[in-house]
Amino acid sequence: MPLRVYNTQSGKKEEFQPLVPGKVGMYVCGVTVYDYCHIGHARANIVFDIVYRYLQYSNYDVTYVRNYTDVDDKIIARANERGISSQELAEEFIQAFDEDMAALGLRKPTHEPKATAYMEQIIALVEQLIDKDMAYESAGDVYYSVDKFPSYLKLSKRNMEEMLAGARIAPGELKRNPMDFALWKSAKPGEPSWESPWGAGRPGWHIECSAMSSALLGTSFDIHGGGRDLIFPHHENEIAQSEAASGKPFVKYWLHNGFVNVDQEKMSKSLGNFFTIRDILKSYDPEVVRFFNLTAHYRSPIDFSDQNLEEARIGLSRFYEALAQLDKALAKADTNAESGAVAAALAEPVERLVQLEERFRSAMDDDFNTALAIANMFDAVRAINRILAEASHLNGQLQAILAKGRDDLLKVGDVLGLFGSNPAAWLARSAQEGLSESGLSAADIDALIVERRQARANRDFARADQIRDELAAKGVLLLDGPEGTNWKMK
RNA sequence: GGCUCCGUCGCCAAGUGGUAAGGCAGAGGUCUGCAAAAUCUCCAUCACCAGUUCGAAUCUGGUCGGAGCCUCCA
Repeated sequence: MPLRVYNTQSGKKEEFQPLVPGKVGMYVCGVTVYDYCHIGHARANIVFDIVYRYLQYSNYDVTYVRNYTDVDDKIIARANERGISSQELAEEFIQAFDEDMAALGLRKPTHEPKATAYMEQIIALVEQLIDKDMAYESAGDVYYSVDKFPSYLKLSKRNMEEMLAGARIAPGELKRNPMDFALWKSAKPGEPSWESPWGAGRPGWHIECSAMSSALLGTSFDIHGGGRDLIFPHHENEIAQSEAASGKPFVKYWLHNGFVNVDQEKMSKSLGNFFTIRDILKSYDPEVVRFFNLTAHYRSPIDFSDQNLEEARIGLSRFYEALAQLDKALAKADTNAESGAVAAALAEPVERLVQLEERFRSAMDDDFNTALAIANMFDAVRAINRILAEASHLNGQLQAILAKGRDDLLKVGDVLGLFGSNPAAWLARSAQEGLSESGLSAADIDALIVERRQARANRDFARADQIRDELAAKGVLLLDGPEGTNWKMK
């Protein structure tokens, strides 16, 4: 089945056919680097990380471009507040962004251009638009003339008259049409600026992306992504600029991710429900955050809450539990075991396991349906657990099936950026989370486990249960197994 | 007001014409000294109304409820 993607432009799922067979050019709007990134940025970047990974997994040669907007009103304002240069501020938050993305386990894009490094291309593009009479200079500013671009608003499906009703021109802006937007802004005193044919100034936001994408991907490319909120005006304006300049279609597929809400409300600084990536990683494992993001479709809104994150943690640990059990069983299995037929009772789980990768692919081919993909992966987990629980011994055949199933699960997990840790190590880490709040140390617990083992050996179950209850009251759960007793935090 | 979109089990969440995936929680069985984990079984007719259709959660119209965008924003 071919890959199908939902295109915001058409409002439909379309079969994905890149402009050049086997190659994909993809541009995603990055961040304006004036503050730490929040969990909404995390979602957008995780979503397109998955798109990137899945296209690579599907054997496309992908060129992925994600920019840094490092010149902007907000950067200037924040830099002035702190008494440092815009450039210093931008560099600080570029580094912070890189750290956050690395912590979340994102694959590095092919190119991460900074807008300020493309000033020449930006100016050339603005000149080109003026030459084509699509833009005009006005007192040192340059504006794009939306009336000259007949298909303006085709992406956001808005109506020009309606838009005009609510539009107004800010004081000092000399626009012909209130909807015209700035390609170049003349410099005010103390602002960073670049020389241009229209005097010293700096680029408008939209033109930066048009210039960087065409420089690195060409004037037409396959995928452009970003958050829903960027559809208008940012992406609409990119289309107007790029298509007017090149005379060619700009982007084939527009992909937009849904928003993150917090406890059912829009996240905003004023509501006080605003979380940066760094905040959240203090309480949650990065892989849990990623897993949580993938349990819903990328276009749907997701609700960030402790309960939902906790559910994600439990769900992810189910995978790691199964992988750890599987590793243990395979390590113990007799490598010289005879080959033989699989018992009829195990035919179904074996079949499920064998089909994992195919089912994963068919879910992902349907507009990157990670929620369905994960459901299919849970089926594989149940299959593994069931084989381990029901097979009296692992013959050569079953060992091969389980080993292959393990490899497949890790392989599809890697496409989603999951299961990168050693299962036993991940579980051990997860087990100890919250230990410090219990007031106990691992050594305390081990000592009690030893005492309890003795009690159990003496069939003093009252004392054994008392120890377990005491620990349970402090959030420590004892797990008796054939090889002794383990523990984990609730 | 305009434009997008949503309303599926207690909670999260797929499915968009062929008779409801998955996870969490819950009930019961197996295992266990007892538990936990694992496993097995059970647990929804898809906000409401009216249509189209052999057949609708899925299409059409309407009603109610909710969200986002229309200004910087992932």
